[in-house]
Amino acid sequence: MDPTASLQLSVDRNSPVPLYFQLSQQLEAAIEHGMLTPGSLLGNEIDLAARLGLSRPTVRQAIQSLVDKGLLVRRRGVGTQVVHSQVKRPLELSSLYDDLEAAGQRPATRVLVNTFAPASAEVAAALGVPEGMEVHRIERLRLAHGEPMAYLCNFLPKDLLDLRTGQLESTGLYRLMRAAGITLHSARQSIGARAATEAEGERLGEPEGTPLLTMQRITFDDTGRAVEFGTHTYRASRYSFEFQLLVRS
Amino acid sequence: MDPTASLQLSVDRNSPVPLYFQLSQQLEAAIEHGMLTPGSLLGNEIDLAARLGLSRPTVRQAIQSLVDKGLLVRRRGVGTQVVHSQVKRPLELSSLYDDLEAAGQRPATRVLVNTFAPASAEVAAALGVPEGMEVHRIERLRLAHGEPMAYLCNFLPKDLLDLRTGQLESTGLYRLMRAAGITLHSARQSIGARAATEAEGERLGEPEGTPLLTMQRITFDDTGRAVEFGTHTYRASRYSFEFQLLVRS
DNA sequence: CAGTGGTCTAGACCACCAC
DNA sequence: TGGTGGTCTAGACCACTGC
Repeated sequence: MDPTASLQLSVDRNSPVPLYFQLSQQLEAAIEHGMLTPGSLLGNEIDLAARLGLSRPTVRQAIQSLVDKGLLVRRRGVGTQVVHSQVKRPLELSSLYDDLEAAGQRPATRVLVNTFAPASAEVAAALGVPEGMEVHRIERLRLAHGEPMAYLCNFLPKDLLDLRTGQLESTGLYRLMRAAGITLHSARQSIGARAATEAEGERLGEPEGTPLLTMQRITFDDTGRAVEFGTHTYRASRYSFEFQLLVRS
Repeated sequence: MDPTASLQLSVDRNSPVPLYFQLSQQLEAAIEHGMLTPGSLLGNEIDLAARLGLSRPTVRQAIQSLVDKGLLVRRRGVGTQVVHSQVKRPLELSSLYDDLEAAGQRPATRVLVNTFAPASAEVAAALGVPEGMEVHRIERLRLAHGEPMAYLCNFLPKDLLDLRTGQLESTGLYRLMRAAGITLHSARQSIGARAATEAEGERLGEPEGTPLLTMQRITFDDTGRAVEFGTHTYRASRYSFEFQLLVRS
């Protein structure tokens, strides 16, 4: 029994949306809504292609995109199955501002520093620019419900985009970068913990010695350029990182 | 000038290795060894296909696999470029044992608990099994150079594989799972920090109140089954997490 | 306008798996 | 042995980019 037979799949050849994408969206929706149950075997690609009036490579492209997303699994000689359980989709490259907003936490930002400064050796290495070259330097305090959550220190290449303090106070850095036409691709992160110094504690409203989460991140755009280097400290009592890692294939 | 022209690319049609894979490996090696420099434009796909005696879809498949790895970027109307800079490949789903070994830290494991126990509500939810069902329970102390690094508490479905204490003391859990034919696919992780309790401090050789890194993880195999749930605490003074996140596409 | 990648077709043969 | 996905071909037309 082919569970896709009862699914009313169809494609619109007059749509500008690619056929394989139309199909993959419909299959994904069917999985999400439980029409295709975990573990169930899809019918074979040839029949599916014939039923939709598509070629097999097109159907394969649709299925492959869902395999890449971790929703389907193919087994040679067996067939294509819906993945067994609750694998959620990988989180986006996380933006603290968006995370807080999604959680209904009413994020706010206080910009402490917004200037240009020569790149230190560490910053230059991270951004791939010569040491001493002018870079954008931003320091912000991120608040939720009026309480400090994190202290964010960021460096960006100078002429990448202009960042006005007003913009920084009303939205997140990633959103500004995307709006400037920068396509974010990946980020290299390092997460650790340490005791708050007196100054750090004061900024975040915690006593000296309190555990803080620390994160360093270099973000790359789709051409591989480093577009941001950040050093952040978070109140561990109020924040933790959640994300999904994939095994490289 | 097509930089791939001077590359001596070739494929062996008698090899069992897929043609697209042979090509992608050669291109990757050329990038890695600097034969293809960052930002350089590859020749177009049609010519490359003709030169190698392959069809265009096959060449596209090779190129696409490198795009997925973040080594190449395609631009419609422009061409295919080598990514600009130092984007390292995503880390594998990290194994503390392997990380330590790779860093020359001579990891060792002391198995504290290796038994079966009924699943608590939390464990049952994580593994997707009924509450109260017997699961494997392991507690380990991970050492490097004889110093405690982390305290690892893990739960696994009962009949997944058998874990002997001797094996657990000589290698990592992930390696044992792979050896048992389990294909790890992804993991959902949560990383935070907190002050060590007295008991935790004693286990790890740190005073009470010291910042500890905490990690909770559910690991899934390629069929989407949860195969492991772990709650780990790390000495923040000796360990931090490093990984790469990709933007979902 | 010419050149590029993006999409699509209608076939083909092979390797692997379950029966 | 039959059915599945894995790979591959030799074309085609379109959309976008840069000149």
